[in-house]
Amino acid sequence: MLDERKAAILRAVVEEYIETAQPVGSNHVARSERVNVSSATVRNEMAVLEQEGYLHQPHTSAGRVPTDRGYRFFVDSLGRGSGRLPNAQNHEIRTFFETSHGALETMLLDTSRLLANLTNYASVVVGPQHEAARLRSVQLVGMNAHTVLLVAVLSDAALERHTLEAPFDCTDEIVALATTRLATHLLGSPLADLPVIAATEDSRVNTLVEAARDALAEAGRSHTGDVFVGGTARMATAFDAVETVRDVLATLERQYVVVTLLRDVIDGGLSVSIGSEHGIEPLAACSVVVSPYLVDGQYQGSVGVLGPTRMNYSQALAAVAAVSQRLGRRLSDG
Amino acid sequence: MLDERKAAILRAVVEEYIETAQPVGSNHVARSERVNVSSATVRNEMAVLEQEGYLHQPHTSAGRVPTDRGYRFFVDSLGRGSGRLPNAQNHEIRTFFETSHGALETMLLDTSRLLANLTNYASVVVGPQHEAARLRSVQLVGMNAHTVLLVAVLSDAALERHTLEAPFDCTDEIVALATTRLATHLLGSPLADLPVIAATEDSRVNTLVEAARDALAEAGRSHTGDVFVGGTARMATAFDAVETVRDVLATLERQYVVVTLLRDVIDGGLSVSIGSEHGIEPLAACSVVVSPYLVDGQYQGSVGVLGPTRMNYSQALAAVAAVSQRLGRRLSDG
DNA sequence: AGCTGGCACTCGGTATCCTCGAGTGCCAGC
DNA sequence: GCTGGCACTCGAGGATACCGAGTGCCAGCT
Repeated sequence: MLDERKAAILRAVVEEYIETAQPVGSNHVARSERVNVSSATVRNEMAVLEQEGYLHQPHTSAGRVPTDRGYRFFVDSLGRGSGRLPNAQNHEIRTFFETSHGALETMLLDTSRLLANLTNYASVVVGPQHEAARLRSVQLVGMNAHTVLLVAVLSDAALERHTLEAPFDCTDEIVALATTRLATHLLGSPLADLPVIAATEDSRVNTLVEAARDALAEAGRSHTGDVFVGGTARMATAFDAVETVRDVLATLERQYVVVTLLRDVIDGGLSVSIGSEHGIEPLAACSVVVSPYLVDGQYQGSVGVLGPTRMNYSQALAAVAAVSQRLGRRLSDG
Repeated sequence: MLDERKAAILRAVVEEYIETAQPVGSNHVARSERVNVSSATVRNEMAVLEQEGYLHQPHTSAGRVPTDRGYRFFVDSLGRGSGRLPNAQNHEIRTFFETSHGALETMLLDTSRLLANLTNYASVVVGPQHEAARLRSVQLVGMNAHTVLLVAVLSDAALERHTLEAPFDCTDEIVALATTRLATHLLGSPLADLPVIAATEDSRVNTLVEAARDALAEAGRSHTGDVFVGGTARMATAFDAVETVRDVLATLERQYVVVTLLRDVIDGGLSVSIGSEHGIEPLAACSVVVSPYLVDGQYQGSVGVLGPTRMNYSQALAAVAAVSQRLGRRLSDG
């Protein structure tokens, strides 16, 4: 563990570096408020901090730059309520959620934009899972002789759709019968726990009903939540190497990777993942700040922010926390 | 108009510059196949081409770079069938559309990625409009006392959803009645031409039915097609100025701007818009190659590619044409 | 024992200067 | 009207020098 003075010096370096993006020298630190020792002492301490892996020196006779480990210490030592949002931002969040309405998807996309605006980093919003959601409506629609569209409305206002391929000619009558059976047996049940539907004498109806029920159950099981990414343009100026920018953007387009990343961080009980911690190679220069949101007391999804490792953690934490809380509340009542 | 020799020189400059991104000197052009004059003559011609606005000289003693006008001439002089796709790419497109199935949205998103891979530029796919689509299924679902979800399936397999706010308590019965009325009167009609529904004695049912019909009609009128953007990461390396990258990415996030851009180009009867031609300030360094696709013989949407003005037009044109044609065909049969 | 001021040293960034060569415009001659 | 020749331009790239922020270390002070 670091003694109090080393910790203060490390914090000072991180803060300075976050602000200026320049290697920080002992003089700057010594001049800082919280440290009341000479620059020579700071130098000695910084040498130790470097040996222990908290700082890095780009080359002799340069200042120090925090390593991922240094950022980690910094983030862990941030007090819980440390970051307060400016009133203007708080107000912006509140009015956003008060005035937003319309389709769930639109709102989540707008939420990701809100978050990007607040923090000036790229943002990610993972939509609610469907596992706990109940079936509000289910309908089969014949599109042509062999394909039937399954449309379901869930209690969280999400829409689930699925294309079913039928191995026989689907008449309107069969489709209607199947729809009725599905509705009478499944409505009101959570996707995770759909009752089995007894067979009828018409095997084609049975086939359709089975396929639909399976698709819904599968959706409840595997649906990881839709992803909405916003503010990617801000990544262009966040790094100086264009290759980094390209790699980060390319990774953000692979939505599966993004959901998994957020989920892993949350499952690990963390709210911040720094640089190489998350093990996604092209995002090694990035940190992620995440917060799950609760709908009716249950974990349903997450919102997050993705920026360079030298991002403003306390502001990002505050913004992400505020947005996730408001979002959860907003989704809790219809 | 340019005489044949000037045209040949201009074409040579454009081709060379597209390939190397370096200002092109008279020697390179003189050495080219299609021009059989000395470099001195080429210099004289290039001076004229510059005066007439086809070329630009970054500074004295540098080669020439095409202007937007130069690119325009080049593109216009490309023979129709000039650009042939390599067989591998043709094959890739074919198998993509043969194997893709599932929800329309997923397919369009994947299409945009396909196009980005083929061309190495950012790509845009605008989904079908709903104007001509017929109503296949319509359903109201009560979400809570005052909100009702309207879900409609269209003949192009698209799903239209809308939240209706009811100024009274919605019982399941009212919702069911309204659904039935909507279904019996509207199914099969194109959104652009929905029949008026006579009132019943229950005014609350009437209100709901009216609201739903209006929402559908409005959707048919104003729905411009969903936008799917792919390959944005490739913009990171397409320009050397990071600000340009940032501005382009930011613009690509504003989907409305993108749809409008594509539509304007197509409405102007063009398939390429170069640099400042389209008048969108932050995209002044970009060219757009677009192609509409036809579903059952009707214009329904478009696919396009967005790259730097020095993009490979003939390849982009070929790829966009191939994809739009296949996409249209794929959407024509369910 | 621990901190500090002092000092010699390092080394990347910036500025300056120079050279090189690709490119140009122009002109006289074929 | 085209071409070879020529003088000129000017940015890119390399060498050199300098500056200063920053370091490590040590002797001396508290």
